[in-house]
Amino acid sequence: MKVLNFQEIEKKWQKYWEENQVYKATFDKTKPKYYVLEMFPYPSGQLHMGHARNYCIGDAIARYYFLKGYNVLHPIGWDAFGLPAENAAIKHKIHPKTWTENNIENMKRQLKQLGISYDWTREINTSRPEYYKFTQWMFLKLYEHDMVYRKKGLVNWCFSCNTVLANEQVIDGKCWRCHNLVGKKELEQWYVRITKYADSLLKELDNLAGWSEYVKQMQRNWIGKSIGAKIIFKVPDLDESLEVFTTRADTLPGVTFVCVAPEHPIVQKIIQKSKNPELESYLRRSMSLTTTERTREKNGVFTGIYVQNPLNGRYVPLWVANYVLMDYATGAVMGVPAHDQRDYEFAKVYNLPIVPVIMPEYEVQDKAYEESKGKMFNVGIIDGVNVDGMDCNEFRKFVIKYLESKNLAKEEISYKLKDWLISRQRYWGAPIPIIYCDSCGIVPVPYEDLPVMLPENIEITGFGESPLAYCQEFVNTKCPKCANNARRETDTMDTFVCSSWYFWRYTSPYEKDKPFNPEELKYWMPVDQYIGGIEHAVMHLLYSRFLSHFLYDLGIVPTKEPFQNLLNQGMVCKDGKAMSKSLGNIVSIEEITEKYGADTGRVFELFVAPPGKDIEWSDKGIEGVHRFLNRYFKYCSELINYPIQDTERTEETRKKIKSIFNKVYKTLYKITEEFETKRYHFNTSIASLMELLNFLEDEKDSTKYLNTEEKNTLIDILVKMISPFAPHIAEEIWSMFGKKDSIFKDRWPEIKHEYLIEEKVTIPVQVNGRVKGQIEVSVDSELEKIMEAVKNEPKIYKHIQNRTIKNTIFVKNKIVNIIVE
RNA sequence: GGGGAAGUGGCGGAAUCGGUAGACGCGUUGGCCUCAGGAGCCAAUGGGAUAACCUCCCGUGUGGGUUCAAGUCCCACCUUCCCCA
Repeated sequence: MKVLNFQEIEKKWQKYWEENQVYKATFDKTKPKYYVLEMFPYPSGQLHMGHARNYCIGDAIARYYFLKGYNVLHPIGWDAFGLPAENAAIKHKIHPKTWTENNIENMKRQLKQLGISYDWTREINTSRPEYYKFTQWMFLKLYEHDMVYRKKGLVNWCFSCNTVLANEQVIDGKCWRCHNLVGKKELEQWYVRITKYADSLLKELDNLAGWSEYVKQMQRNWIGKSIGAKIIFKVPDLDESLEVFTTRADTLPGVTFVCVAPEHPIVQKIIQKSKNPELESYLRRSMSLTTTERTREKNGVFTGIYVQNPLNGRYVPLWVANYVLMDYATGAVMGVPAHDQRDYEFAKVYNLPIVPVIMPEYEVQDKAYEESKGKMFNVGIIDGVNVDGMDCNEFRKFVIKYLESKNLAKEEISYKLKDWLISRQRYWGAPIPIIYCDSCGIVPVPYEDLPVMLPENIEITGFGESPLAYCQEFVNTKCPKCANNARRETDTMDTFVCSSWYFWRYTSPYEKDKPFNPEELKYWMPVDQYIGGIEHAVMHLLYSRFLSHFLYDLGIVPTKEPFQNLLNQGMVCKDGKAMSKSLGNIVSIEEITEKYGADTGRVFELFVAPPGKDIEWSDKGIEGVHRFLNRYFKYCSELINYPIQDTERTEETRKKIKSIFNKVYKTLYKITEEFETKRYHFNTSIASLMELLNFLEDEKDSTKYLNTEEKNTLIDILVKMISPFAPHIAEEIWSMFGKKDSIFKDRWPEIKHEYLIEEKVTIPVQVNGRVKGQIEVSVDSELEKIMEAVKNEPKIYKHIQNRTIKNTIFVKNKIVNIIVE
């Protein structure tokens, strides 16, 4: 037997693929295209089997489409800007660029060890000037269309990363990257008007048939559209008015207080008017807390002033409360404790009155009746109409209409989504292409002056503002308009800007003057299959969709949605936790390739569970897969060397051969189906290959009856079926089979349906719903024939003998169920 | 609190349309081979009753329901995870 040396053949084929550019994608309009993309990695230094899963799934899909004859675009690159590089710079006194480039070298070597079918000629790196030139180009496009602006306000500040964060990047009050608590800071920053596209982003979700409902729901929640009204409460003490947002204007008569967020501007006006030490100390306390800490327990403080309910003219106290957030809507809410649980809890703490105005449809105890169902009561006459007994939904419209006529309300749509804050006070990012001139103001860098180069000679301390601010040769420049001395913006862009357009760049990465070539972009887009972790369900996937909608409206990109099908793979865990360097539970790529080979590692990751589920790494499990691949290889190589005898064929041998091909084509059908339906449950594909191998090994004696053509067909199908999952072994068998070219230049086998047609079928026979035995009959047999066979089967027959048959249910080729007394 | 996903042997999982539950793999047990076995091969393996084959009973989180037939459909509940509060 030929022993398979995994490491040796893997090196050999990786070299062959590279030298022959087997996976190079070329722009050719005459061929159908398939664009498969895995989310590109951040070059953190080391790849482990946890990262590898994503690439193994994508690679299986890519290879299937190579074999289907598609022009496949399967690129890879590096999301290379970001904080860890700077932290490494501080810690190890190494330049972020050097650190990043070293990591890329290392990870590239690891990816090549896995043998993924990338077109390496299209590799991109977001930290190189030839790439970030166009990240800046994107910024200028946004600026040109008034989609980016500067605003001063309270922003999320990560004390550990020393920079601001966008809303999406704060998860449970913690920084998405370093998991430390996030605080607030008042700063002037650059924002992208993503909210302008809130409706567009929401609406198009409905057309994304290739995305899971789960991710779409997360995006819907994040956008958080609510239809309601702005209602104006007069504040006579300050000679002002206060706007609140509510989706439940029908509960307006039940208002017993009004609350504002501690950051609300009206609070400062109250303090200016009259000193209030209690209020001031409350503000100091709550401002220093994070959102989650702040809203954990409801508390507040009375401001000492009253506001007027526009509907009935009554005065209610104005409070500052921690559970009201300045970020959302107007930063002020009306307190209706009878019909809002949060308001209820607040009212309970401070003994504020609770006034129900909608009759609950069931008994409510110790909580608010929040449902928008029921009739109004206790309200009386409004605008000459007695509204008691009116349905609350009808009353809501009535209130808005009435108050609108008095300019005290306005129907409004509010979103949870906020504008995307993109400035970062860090060095290792794309510089924002803006110049500040004393006479011209804010001036964008002209397109022809791009890129604004990131200076390399810089000191990174981790303190103070952006390191760029200390680099005089960077800061000092000339105004593009008036040529006078001017200063550059020293903040860099959020790295999510870099990653929200990279999939376009792959289509023509050589392009020097434009971010991409429109012709090629049109050919390749959209990405047919995108694969990545669920952690980007909101951040990256929302930003990319936004930029795509925006550029589509300008006619710059050919599709509104960039990613037609999205597959979210689960995590790879070890000892119950996600593999990560910091937890020290990683299984390195080298460890696996050295011990078992890349093919084994890849097949294991696909076999252990369907792609969407989290998996637990198992040293035993991988050995099972290793055994299987060895056996598969052994079987195929023996089959290749098996001498053909071309003996006379009897009826029995003819049947044997038929049953072999029946099983083979059934397996082929299953595997093909898994790709074609985009279910991608490769665990079942590999299981059916194992099943087939078990069968073929049992039937080894029949092999000698194969004729030359049959033997060749059998080998051809066997090697192709395993090739998307174990490409190195497949190539090795393919060449032993006498083929000169790569197997991926060949075609996926056709399913011969005549072999799928069964002659006999085994039908389970039930008596009173319990299986009593099986009957083998020819396909499409009618009930009478089966009943006849049942009579000759004592195991079954004894259960119906001497009993009255009440009913018989028969589903052709499926089942018989005999109902007896 | 609202929304979503899931719950199947000792373990990972399969059953895609309501039709033989537990494919495939791991583990375990027994055997063969071997100087040896942590290699390879063969067999058994959901639980229970039985000395045993036969056979019978139970069994897909819990309790109901629909159906000739339910892991699958419906209702209520429990648990876990995720998202939004």
